[in-house]
Amino acid sequence: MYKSEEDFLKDYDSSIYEKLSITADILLISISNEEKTDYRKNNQKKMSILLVKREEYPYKDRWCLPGGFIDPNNETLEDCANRVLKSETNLENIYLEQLYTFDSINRDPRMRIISTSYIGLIDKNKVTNIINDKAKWFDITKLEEKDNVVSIELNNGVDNIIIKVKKELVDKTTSKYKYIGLDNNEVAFDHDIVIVSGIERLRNKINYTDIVFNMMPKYFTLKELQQVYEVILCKKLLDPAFRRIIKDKVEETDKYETNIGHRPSRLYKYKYNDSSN
Amino acid sequence: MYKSEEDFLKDYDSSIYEKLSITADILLISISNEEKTDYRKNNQKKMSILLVKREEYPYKDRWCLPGGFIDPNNETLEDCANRVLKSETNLENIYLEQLYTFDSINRDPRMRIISTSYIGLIDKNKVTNIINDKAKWFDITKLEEKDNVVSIELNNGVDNIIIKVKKELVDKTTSKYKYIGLDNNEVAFDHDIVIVSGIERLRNKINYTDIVFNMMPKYFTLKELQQVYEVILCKKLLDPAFRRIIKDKVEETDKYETNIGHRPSRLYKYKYNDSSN
DNA sequence: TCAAAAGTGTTATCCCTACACCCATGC
DNA sequence: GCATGGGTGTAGGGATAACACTTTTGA
Repeated sequence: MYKSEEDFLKDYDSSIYEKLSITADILLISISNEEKTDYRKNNQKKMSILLVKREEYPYKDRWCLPGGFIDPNNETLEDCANRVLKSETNLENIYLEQLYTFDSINRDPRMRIISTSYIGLIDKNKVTNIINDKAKWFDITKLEEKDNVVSIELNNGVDNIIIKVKKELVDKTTSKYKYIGLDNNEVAFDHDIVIVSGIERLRNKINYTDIVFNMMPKYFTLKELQQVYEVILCKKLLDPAFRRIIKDKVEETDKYETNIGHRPSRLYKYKYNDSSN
Repeated sequence: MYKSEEDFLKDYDSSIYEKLSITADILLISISNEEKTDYRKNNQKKMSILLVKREEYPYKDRWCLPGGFIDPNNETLEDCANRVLKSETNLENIYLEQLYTFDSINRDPRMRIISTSYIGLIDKNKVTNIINDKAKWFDITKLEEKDNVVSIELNNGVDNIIIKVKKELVDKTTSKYKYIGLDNNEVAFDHDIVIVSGIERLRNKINYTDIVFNMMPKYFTLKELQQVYEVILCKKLLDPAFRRIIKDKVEETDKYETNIGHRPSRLYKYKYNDSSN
């Protein structure tokens, strides 16, 4: 079974092996504001992800993550992800982080395709135009885990998608899970698994990094920031505790909210921002 | 620049594109015991990694991580990593965790090769025979970070290798670094970077998981366990604090150390062990 | 008896949780 | 005035760090 590099390359050249290609797929996440229902109340936040409707075989008409084949001659996987995002959103310099390389053997009937997935985070206000009219933002309207099954409900205003992924413990020492898609008829490939594991990564990383600021506008209130944490973590946080934790990461400005039915909130900005943003 | 899937696949079939292949490379880490110098003292621990001397072009005679090309017809990347480990160490069921997919364009002159790297952890006592006589365990004799340059010194009893990798901050929010190999003349490909980032992952993960028990024998003393933490984290820990943290993860046995020049230590085992191990 | 390490107890400190309270705004 | 949320202070409890101390062994 074990063969030398030389043997492998000879066989590979003479096409004993199936063709192999690699795609970069991006789970692009942002925060949406729900419209206000009461002049007094704050608006609610939702997490949103960008999905594209497939136009080609296989999985025609299903929704999938934006992604594309790598050009092996000229680009890295991250270049490829950036190229795809630029073509979908017309934006550059989006925060990207490699998530995982998914490689199940039968994920695509055309050829062996391995997919390196990325998480992309963005402030939705910056997305002025989605170039590709097949791409839509889906709000996450439900997100829960029960009996090791993660259920996610997605809605783009027209379509409603339900994703169910089972988590099977494969290693006790690190709580590593294998993800298994259940009843998935609406999302292409294994992208249901990419979505679930990507959201889990974000929920985890928000606790020990400043990653959340990649989804925030330049100026924001502490309450808004807290709401973003709350919607990502799916739990309420106590105001004073949140403020204590966050206060080293943000900087006061002299700006305030206006036109709201309660005491206006001071605007803050991320302390370690670049000149841009 | 952006092209449809259909166009890409047509071009790819008719070989406009360079060939592409994927390897799985494994950073196999274990703990070594140094010989005793004093009948009273405990023996010291070292971290060790397995390297293989290359016999073929490119990078002939340099050391590299065990790894191999994926067979696109029949195996996943993790299957491939397991196959390679079996062929090097004759062991199965080694703890494996995907580290990162490295894909710089010029890492191999033969063709475009993308490498998905894995961390493997193992109790060295279980490795009775290394099958491949080109593979050797290297102890990490120095490991330090100064001015964002990580220096690692490796020694296999005969050869001494020095790795230097510079960390360049690319994202402030998550402290994400780009790793750049410096003066690397002894390690093949970009494996210096894989080694450094893998060790950093382990050092990180040891703090919030039980990952360390994959490197421990079935029975061990708390002091041994503490030494393993200390050598991985490169810092001394206080005994009472360590015991408090670890006590929920281990189970007392009635066994004790014997033949040592001080009070014998009780042997413990990992609480959540499988029947095997 | 001694050196080395095993193993335990105690205190002072820090941090977080939870709650209470006051402030400012638009209608 | 009132509903809503902004924003701050504080007491109580739990975890941790640092240190001191006792126990046990082989030579």
